Amino acid sequence: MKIASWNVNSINARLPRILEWFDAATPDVCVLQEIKCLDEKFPVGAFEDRGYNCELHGQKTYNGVALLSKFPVEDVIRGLPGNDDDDQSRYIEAMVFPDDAEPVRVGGLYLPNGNPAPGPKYDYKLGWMAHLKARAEALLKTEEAFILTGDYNVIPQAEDVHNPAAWADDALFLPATRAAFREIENLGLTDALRHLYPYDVFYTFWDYQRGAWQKDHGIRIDHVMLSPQAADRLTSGGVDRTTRDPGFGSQEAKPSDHVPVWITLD
DNA sequence: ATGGTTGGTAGCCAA
Repeated sequence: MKIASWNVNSINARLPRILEWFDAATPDVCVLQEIKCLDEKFPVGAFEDRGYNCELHGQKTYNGVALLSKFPVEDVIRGLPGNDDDDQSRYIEAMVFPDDAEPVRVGGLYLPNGNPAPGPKYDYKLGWMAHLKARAEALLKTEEAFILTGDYNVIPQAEDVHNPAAWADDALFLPATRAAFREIENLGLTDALRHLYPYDVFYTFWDYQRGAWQKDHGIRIDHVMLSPQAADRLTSGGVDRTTRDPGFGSQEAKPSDHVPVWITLD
């Protein structure tokens, strides 16, 4: 089964390109971030036509996440457990039941950006990461296969950014951010794409400004984190850079600044 | 050091 994550930066502004990618990549499960709309404004029909069940946790203007699955889902959770006073829609989770594999729990997340740092937005980011760590700890105790994937807004290491010095004071790369990410990883989760490609340089986001895409000045901030039971089933994975190209597929809409990441499990 | 680009919205804010 194929599981993907994509920060689409508005589902409605980008729908033709997104559908083009779905038709080509055919993920079984895909979590989306920054849908930037209320649930009733999400184009459910376009995805139902393609066989997806749509679970939504939308929000007006900002944020908003979705979990789309060709397989049945149960136990849908909207919002990060234990973070009940959070009014931003950044987390959705569900148990997925493939017809040809064991169930897997999928959490889709849009971790706060945190800039400017220091400041209240950065405090919110670190607090959110502490809640995510707690969720990972709780799920690990179940010994289930699970995946926590999405836009982490964390550059884990210097090799994950074109120019580390330029990002030294950014909330995505500050030592405290990277330490919080390592705390989650070191609970026993596998960074699937880094695991598959330990020595490659590859990015998942390029700023719209300064010709970052054309110069490949990117950062790796979209991650697929696997529980041990999920990591045992990992067979492949990748980053679909082509969706970032202005010439990709339908040109009725401009590209997202993020590209999809995906893995397969057996 | 600055500016540059998007989307959603009518708050120029968030990224």
